[in-house]
Amino acid sequence: MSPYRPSEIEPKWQQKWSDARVAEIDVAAPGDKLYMLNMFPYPSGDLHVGHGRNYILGDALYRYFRMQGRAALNPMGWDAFGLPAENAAIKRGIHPRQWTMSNIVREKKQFQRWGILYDWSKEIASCHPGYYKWNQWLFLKLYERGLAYRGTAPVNWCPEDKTVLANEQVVDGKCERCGAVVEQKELAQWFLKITDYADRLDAGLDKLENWPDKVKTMQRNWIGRSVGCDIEFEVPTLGRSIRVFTTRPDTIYGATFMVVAPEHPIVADLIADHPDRAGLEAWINGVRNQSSLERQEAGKEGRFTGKHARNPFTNELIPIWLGNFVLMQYGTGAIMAVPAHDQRDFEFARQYGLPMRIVITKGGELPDVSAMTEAYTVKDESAVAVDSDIITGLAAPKAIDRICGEVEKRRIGKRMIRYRLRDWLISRQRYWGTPIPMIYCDRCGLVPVPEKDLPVELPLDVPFTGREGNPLAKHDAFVNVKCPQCRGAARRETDTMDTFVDSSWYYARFISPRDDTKIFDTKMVNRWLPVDQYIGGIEHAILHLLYARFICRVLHDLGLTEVEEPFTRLFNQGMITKEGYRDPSQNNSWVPLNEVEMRGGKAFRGPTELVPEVGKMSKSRFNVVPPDELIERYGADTERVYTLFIAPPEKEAAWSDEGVVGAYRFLGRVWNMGEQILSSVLGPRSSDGNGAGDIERVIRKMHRTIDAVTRRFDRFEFNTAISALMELSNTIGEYMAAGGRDARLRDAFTVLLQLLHPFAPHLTEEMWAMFAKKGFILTSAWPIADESLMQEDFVTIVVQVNGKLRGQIEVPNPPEEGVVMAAVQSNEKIQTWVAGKKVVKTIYVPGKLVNVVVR
RNA sequence: GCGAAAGUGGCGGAAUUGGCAGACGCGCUGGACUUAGGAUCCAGUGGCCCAAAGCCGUGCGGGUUCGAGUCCCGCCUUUCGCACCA
Repeated sequence: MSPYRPSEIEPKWQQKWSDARVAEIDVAAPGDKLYMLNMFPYPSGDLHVGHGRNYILGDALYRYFRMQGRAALNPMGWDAFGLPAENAAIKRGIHPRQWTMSNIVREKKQFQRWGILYDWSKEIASCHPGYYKWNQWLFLKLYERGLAYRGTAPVNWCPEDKTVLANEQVVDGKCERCGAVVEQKELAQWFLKITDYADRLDAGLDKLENWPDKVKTMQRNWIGRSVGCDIEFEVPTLGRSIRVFTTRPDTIYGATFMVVAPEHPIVADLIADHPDRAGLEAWINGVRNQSSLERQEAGKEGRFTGKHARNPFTNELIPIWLGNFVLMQYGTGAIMAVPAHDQRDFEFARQYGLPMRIVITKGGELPDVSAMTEAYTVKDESAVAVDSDIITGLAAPKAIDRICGEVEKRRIGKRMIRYRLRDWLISRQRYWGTPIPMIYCDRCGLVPVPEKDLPVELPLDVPFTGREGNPLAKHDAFVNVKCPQCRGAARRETDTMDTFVDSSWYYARFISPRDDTKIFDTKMVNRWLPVDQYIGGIEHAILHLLYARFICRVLHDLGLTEVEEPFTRLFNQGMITKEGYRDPSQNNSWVPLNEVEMRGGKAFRGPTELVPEVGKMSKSRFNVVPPDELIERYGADTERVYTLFIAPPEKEAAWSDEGVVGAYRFLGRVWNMGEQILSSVLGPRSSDGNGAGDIERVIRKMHRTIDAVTRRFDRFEFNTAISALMELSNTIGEYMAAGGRDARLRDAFTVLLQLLHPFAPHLTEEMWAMFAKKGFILTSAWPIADESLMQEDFVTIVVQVNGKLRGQIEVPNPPEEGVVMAAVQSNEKIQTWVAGKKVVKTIYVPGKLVNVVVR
């Protein structure tokens, strides 16, 4: 008998799987297709156990589906363009390509060491010209359809990364990547017209039944669909009108002033003859130069323009104000202010002493305010009621409809659906990305690169200085080209694409990854898409997942696929956190783990007690757990089992070095059990009928475990699936310890191996091989539970009266009513009361409680 | 501020439809084997109590029910998301 030595068995099986290409699949072969996909990673170098959780989870699921006989596809690739590669080039003088490629090699090795099976024949890397060529092709198609355009707009500029960013990449006014405060700049940039798809992207969410509600809510909020009405307010002294958007046109009788965004084009005219024009302009410029963050922190501020507009429903002339809380980017950049029915308008009105009017809609009574804001409930003294004329007596939905109808009849506006979503800014002033295939010609203007000239290859011979400006712009051979139309001298676009373009369609490329002639094979893509199970982090709830849904619809509209939604089922795994330490005497800087000394359960560096802090693993906090050492000592199977056992997979989980030992011990016990069973002489039928030594008990437990683990796989409850396997292993262990030697023990154990296989593939393969050597033929198919064997044959009925033990009896399962009654054996008149289908029963005797507990 | 989710031992966490609260594991305590134990195995481990019996226990306060971690009402706390979107 040899002890469990994962370091000896694991590399052997990894090599075998790799040599036999077990995960390679022919997409054209028949079968019950299942497309599994983990979000492809950015190859940043070292993967830690937190990344491991994500891929191990996917692998366990993939192996489970394989065992069930599904034709499962599980490909992997690399989201290989991006800033860190370029930063490494600037910092360390390594070319981004070289840096990226060497990281890919390392990460691929790591996947193998985790025992993860991918179909490497379909590997893709977005930085490969064979891939990004189709990025460029897709861009040209978008351009042809008017879905890619060059426009000037105030955009987000990250001063740290020296590039513009998409709105989705700005979090709380800061750069999502580096945390620098984002500035606003007016620049000409490339946009993709995602707003054209806002309605479909919003409506499509309803059909995604197997997506987490949280992600759907986040997308819905981000798209921000609002149903309302545009209404013109005439400015008599200018002979023009100002258009506003409102979702509550029924409150228009209470509109006592207007507020216009300081950036609104009409502002120049509004203040042209203002006595303090200079002062107003200074104020406007002040607001303009604020970042969105500063603007919000400043609170509500405004200035009166001196002009008035006519409320089209009350005919009253109302003052026009400028206000910092009105945003040019949303709606029309102007609002009608109804202070009695809107919180923001209320605050503004109160601050500047503007009038308030309560709109009465229901027969002289106060309106239904449930959908209105605090402003109304405050009942400001100055608020007076106003007659609501044509909507008097109507409930809000009807009143809204009536006003909209009137507005349209009078041709002063129309019903409108507006979105918060803005177009996707895809140009980046950085080198390591897909070149945008466009050419600027002085005579012909914007000229797309002809399809036959694709790919526009990224030149490799550029210097990396870190100074402002894209290094591509200094590469003369790249920049200076002939115009494809007039053959005259022209300049190439030097911006590259946002890397989220690369990842917006990669799931389709896996189906025909080497095809030079087209973006993908439509017939095969229609067979394999959508992805049945997509796995990745919640950080992509909006970014990647929204873009992918958008581009998938574009591909559909181009006639390239039949699918609209790329991912049927989505799972977001939780992060793994780990304790790190900060030194309060050193400005709370992070302390490397090798300088931390544990004394009495507390952490010290020299005499200073350190402050522990649990958080996401990152190099700067020195709390990264690298898998290498762990795998060497305990094996990949241990890491796999521990990682999935630690917590429900969607939850955040704290890494504990001690906890790993538990998983290791469990696998060690399984190993020893297998060895013992192999070397024992098992008899044909040696059930001695009771307690731990009863083989029937083991068999019943086995069937219950098959059932439990199968159900838990389908519900992503890996932690309890593993605990069920530990229970089965304990039951088998007890049977063996009690001296049981029935041959069916081997069946129970091999089922344990099968159920354990997705979690600990190396150990189980090794054991299977050992069994095979002794002549036992095993199958690697997923076992099926026999329901008739899941229940206990006999149960013990324990009768308690008022909590006191009255009697105990063993009866066949399920117990009959009469048997239960007999067990109670009391003189009292008894009513039986049976709850649900459970075998637990309570008998109620007036004044007493009789609990019949079935064990 | 608005919205959502969650509060269970020393810790991670279990508990179909209301039905033995604390599965499984870590840690801890004791023991075995050891030159040694940070390896392995065995036993114990929610709290009160020497122990038994018993009592108390799922954030807090009410309620429904024979029976509530689970359902209802009102709070408190934490986490996440949104945050001038008219």
